[in-house]
Amino acid sequence: MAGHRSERGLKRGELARRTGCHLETIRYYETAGLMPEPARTDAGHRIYDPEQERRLRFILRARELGFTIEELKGLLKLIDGDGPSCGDVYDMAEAHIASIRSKITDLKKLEKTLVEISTECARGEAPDCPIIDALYESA
Amino acid sequence: MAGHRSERGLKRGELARRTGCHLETIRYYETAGLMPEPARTDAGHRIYDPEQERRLRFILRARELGFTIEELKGLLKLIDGDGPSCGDVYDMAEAHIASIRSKITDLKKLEKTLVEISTECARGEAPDCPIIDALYESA
DNA sequence: ATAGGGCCTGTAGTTAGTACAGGTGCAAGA
DNA sequence: TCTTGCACCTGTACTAACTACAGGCCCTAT
Repeated sequence: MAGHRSERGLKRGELARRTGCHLETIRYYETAGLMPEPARTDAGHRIYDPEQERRLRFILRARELGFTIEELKGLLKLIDGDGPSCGDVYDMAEAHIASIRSKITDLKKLEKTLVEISTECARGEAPDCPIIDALYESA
Repeated sequence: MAGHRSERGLKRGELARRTGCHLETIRYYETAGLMPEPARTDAGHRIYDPEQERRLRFILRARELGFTIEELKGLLKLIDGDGPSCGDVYDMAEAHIASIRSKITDLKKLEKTLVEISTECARGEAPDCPIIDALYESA
């Protein structure tokens, strides 16, 4: 009769399905120190409570917004009560915005260049391809 | 008297400096099959001729434009005379432009979100940080 | 003669996961 | 009751595109 005293909570696969993340990603976040070690059933299966699901969603959202695992450790320390202030979080967000803007700028330049060289391409069988030629010219 | 019959060409370090790429990257491109095995001095040092420098610049430029190593293999096959036609190169470039455009779109959304949440941040010492709060809400 | 630097090799580390092999337990169908 | 199949467990290897490092060799300058 021991072993199933109403083990409430989600197993790893259920949590993965609910949050839309890959099964193994959850275990990865655990070893990376972002997710706490969860409770286990008698069989050793991980059991997650709603607070842990909330935390995982937070992590996934921050990753979506481009924060690195290392940055997330900082954010989570703040959440967990010790560590940096809100000002530090703000600074991280600002730095992040700056790097996103520079990525956008670079990608736009890149797009322009690619469009220029590809419109010159006659889409033919010519042995000298204008795209190839363009790539030979330095940026 | 053997060993220095005017070994013309660049050594690996010189080529790296001239092209602005990392020393080890050149060796990496060699093992990856993008750069040919270069000539060697009697001491076994790699010696690059201008054609090889040209090829390296081509590779670096294409990488800058976001082509993957695998895509580069296709481009280089074309250059080397066998393989796909100019039309294939055009298709690769077009696919590339599409993926760049979608990256730009995503980054813009992301920037907007981050700006929104960070402007709400009072940059204070408040225990509940609006950025953290915003991250807890799903996208 | 020796100290420094550049080069050589093979291998391991990086980021953020994903995939896989081999094993255990649980629950339902035949 | 058996058994089949799935979900889960673990550790490890793989991905992209490099970068870094350890341990040696050789060349040049002092």
